[in-house]
Amino acid sequence: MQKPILLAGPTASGKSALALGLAQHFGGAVINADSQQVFRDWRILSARPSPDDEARAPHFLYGHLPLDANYSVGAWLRELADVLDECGTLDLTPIITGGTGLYFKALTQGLAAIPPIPPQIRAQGEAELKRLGLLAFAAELIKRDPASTATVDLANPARLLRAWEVLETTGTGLAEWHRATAPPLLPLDQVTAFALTPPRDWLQTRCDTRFDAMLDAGVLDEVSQVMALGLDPSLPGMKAVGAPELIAHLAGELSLGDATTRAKTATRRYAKRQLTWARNQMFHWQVLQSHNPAENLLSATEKTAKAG
RNA sequence: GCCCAGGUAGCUCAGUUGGUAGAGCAGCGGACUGAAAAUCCGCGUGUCGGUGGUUCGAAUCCGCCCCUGGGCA
Repeated sequence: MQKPILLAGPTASGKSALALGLAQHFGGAVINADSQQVFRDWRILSARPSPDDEARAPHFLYGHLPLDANYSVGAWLRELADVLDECGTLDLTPIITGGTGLYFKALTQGLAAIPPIPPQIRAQGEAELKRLGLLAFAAELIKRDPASTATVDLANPARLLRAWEVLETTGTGLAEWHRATAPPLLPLDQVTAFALTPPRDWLQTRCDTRFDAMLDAGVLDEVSQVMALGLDPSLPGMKAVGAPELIAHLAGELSLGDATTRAKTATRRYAKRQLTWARNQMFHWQVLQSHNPAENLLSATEKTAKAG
């Protein structure tokens, strides 16, 4: 077993296939670092590895949660710690792959040990925000917690809400919690980290083709099964790229053509955000710009493994 | 062939009485320590179909030509 391999990249960049190749080559396990692939109900829509792929090497943290699970980076990190222990026991090289930049950041740079926020508090914050409006809500919070609001994007309701609920629940400001962040589970110097940044045109074609393939594979059935669950549309899992569009189509609000166009657009934008993240947050990773990096990746991994 | 209506950003279109053009969508750049496939911020990218003319000045007015719809033949 060698040190863990991290493989990040935008959607449809071919991460999963590469990860599987690495797992087979090194005798490793593929571990999910994607916020949507954890959900049981989204096998097709989230482009999760197929049962066939999963039979070729051990896979962890894929499709193990219901859509209404209360999940987060913190929950992922805790689960990951157990998986890494298990890999140690089984002598499997961990190959952590996915598209969620925040997960990798928390893994390699640490996450503040903020306790879970009770759902009532969160709901209360949302109600307050709605009642006061963004400006007044922000003004209130600035008075109560100037240190945190100084670093928070005041135009971003999600961030304001987070700062508010942490203060409300713990009595300590978000900035204070961040200052006290413990060392990361896997600092960058203890892993081999790759960021795939394929050419935009190539990636967009791949995204479009993959969405068409999802339709052929029966995403509409998958989506209608989820619709039958009657879940709250604001749940994270209900906002998976393509889900709102396909739901709107199945509800008779959009033609399939329009839904497809919109879903493809949403996918492109998601990929763009991921590339922005990689460019600005992962510049210290080994960046692979090729759209066919399999061989480079293997040789680079072996080289790094020997050096390390 | 004739008569209408159009030709302005990648797309759909707006542009008062002439003062070298602006919206939406798309796109691009960016932020981001517990909902992150989320959430939020910033940016107009243009031989105004072509060509002559009138004018200090034309996307706007005039002539001719080209293209696209529709109508009449």
